[in-house]
This record gives sequence, C-alpha cells and structure tokens, in this order.
Amino acid sequence: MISTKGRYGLRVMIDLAKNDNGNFIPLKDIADRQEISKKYLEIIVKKMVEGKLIVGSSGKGGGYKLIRKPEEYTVGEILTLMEGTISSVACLADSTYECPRKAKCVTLPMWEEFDGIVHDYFYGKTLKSLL
Amino acid sequence: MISTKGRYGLRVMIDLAKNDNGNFIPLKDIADRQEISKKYLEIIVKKMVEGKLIVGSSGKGGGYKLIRKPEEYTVGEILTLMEGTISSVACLADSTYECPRKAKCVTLPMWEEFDGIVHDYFYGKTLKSLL
DNA sequence: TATTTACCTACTGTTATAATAGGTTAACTT
DNA sequence: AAGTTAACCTATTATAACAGTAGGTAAATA
Repeated sequence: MISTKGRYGLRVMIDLAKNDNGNFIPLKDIADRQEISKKYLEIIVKKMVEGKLIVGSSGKGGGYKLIRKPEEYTVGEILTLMEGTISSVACLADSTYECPRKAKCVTLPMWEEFDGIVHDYFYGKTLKSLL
Repeated sequence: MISTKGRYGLRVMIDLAKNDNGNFIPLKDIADRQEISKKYLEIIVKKMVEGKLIVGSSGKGGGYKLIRKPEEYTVGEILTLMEGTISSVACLADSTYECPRKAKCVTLPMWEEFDGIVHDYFYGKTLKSLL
C-alpha cells in the first residue's frame, strides 16, 4: 500500500507544478493549500531534494521549486523515491535478493507479471497529466 | 505490498489444489512442502476456514480441503481475505471512509483507476490458472 | 541586524508484521 | 478405553514501519 510519504510527495509535486511562477515556493504555502502539517512535509521534501526531484533555497524568498518540466517527471519515479520500492511483493522489491525457492515457486511468474503492469502504469504517467 | 499472509495463503490454496485426492490434507504436509513453519500456517489457514475458502477436520485422517473447484476461486478473493484489502491507498481501502478532500483531490482519479486495474488483474485470475 | 525559510537531529505513540509457545478439543484406530 | 493424530484456541513477543511532533541551527535576503 502507498503510504502518506508517496501520496503527500506526489501532491507536493503537483502543488509545485501548479503554482510555479519561476520563484521558490515556501513550504508553509504548500502545507496550507494541501492541508498537511508543515512539520511532516519537511520530512517529505527532504527526501525529494535528496532524490533530485526538487531544489530548495533557504532564507527570504526561499522555498522549493521543480527542477524539470512537469512532463519530464513520471509518477513512477516519484513514488519509487518516496516508498523505497513500488514492488508488490518483498521477493521482487530488492533486486539483489535471491529467493532459494525461486526455481520452484509457482506464484513468482504472477507477481512478476503484476509488477510489470504496475510499473508500466506509473512510469507511463507523467506529472503533467495530473495537473 | 502483499504480506506473507497473502502470499503464503495463496501457496496453501495451490498446494491443496495440487495434492487433492479427495481426502483431507494435514497441515504438516503442506508446511513441509512449502517450507513454511506449521505454527505460522495455523494462523493463515484459520483465516481461510473462517473465510469459507477451505474446510478443516480434526483427528486422525483430518486436515484441510478445498470447498470449491480450483477454477471457482479467484486470486483476488484469496488475497482480499488474507490482506483485509487489496487497495493501494488508504483512501480507497475502507469503503465507508469519506475523505473531506475528496472533491478537490487531484490524485484520487488516478488511485481509482489504478485500483480498478489491480482488481481486474487479480479477480480475473483463477486458482486453476496457477497450477 | 532582523526576518524569513530551509535544514538538521532527535524523540514518540501506535499499529502491523512475522512469528513462537503451550494447551485443548475432536476424530479415528487398536 | 486408551492412544494417537491433527485441528483448534489463546496468549505472548520482537522488530520494524508509519505518522507524526519538538526544538534548534544555518542560510539568504531586506
């Protein structure tokens, strides 16, 4: 299940895109519009800055801003950054993990197919399409 | 993300279908074949009995058995029983919940569309198709 | 220098996950 | 009737993630 980190993160991105006027947008404004605690959003946006989705600037006139154009972000990359993974089963979430039952697991092909569908859906959807 | 309850539950169903010979199948046999602790599986199968997916019988010659034919089970109903919900966001998991931001939420349509895709995938897949 | 705003570290209550432990009841066999 | 098998039942636990809150520091601007 997508947690508040992913859901809120996506809403912050949409808010930044919608209210983009070239200047930095203070987190307080986003928090007010989205009705989410500013304190909690700090955790969210920190991850998004680290993940190079947005850029922040301190001091007066500061705030946050998108780095790319809305059509150059996919919902998939935003959710993956915020959630850590978008995979629906632990077996597939960590690519370095090698399940000992892999060869005989009857359900694995289904999880793989489903993961593909999920991936295609979210990576085929741009931020712009949500504005 | 689908937890062990859902994943193991599905594997128990497959195991019961594959080894069906008309008799009850002891949990010990399933646990051995699936390499899952019998103690933990007790919790899993209890839910499946309560949810009318399988039936159990005590004593010698006892064990568990499918109630319907494999083609009459969908993966969706199995996962929904075991996970509580199959929804990908909390906003949609509880049908009685009315989000105050519902009318203005820009992301809701996307979550609804995605939920539909997930639902169609798992409810369109039968237990038989996994054998 | 004052103000604004991002940035940083730490803490907290609650819930879910993934089990384990030990005992009781039910059914069948000898 | 006794023994065996196997489901069924209640309770407990360790770990982690979730969803925040609190308070302070650094940076940029006026």
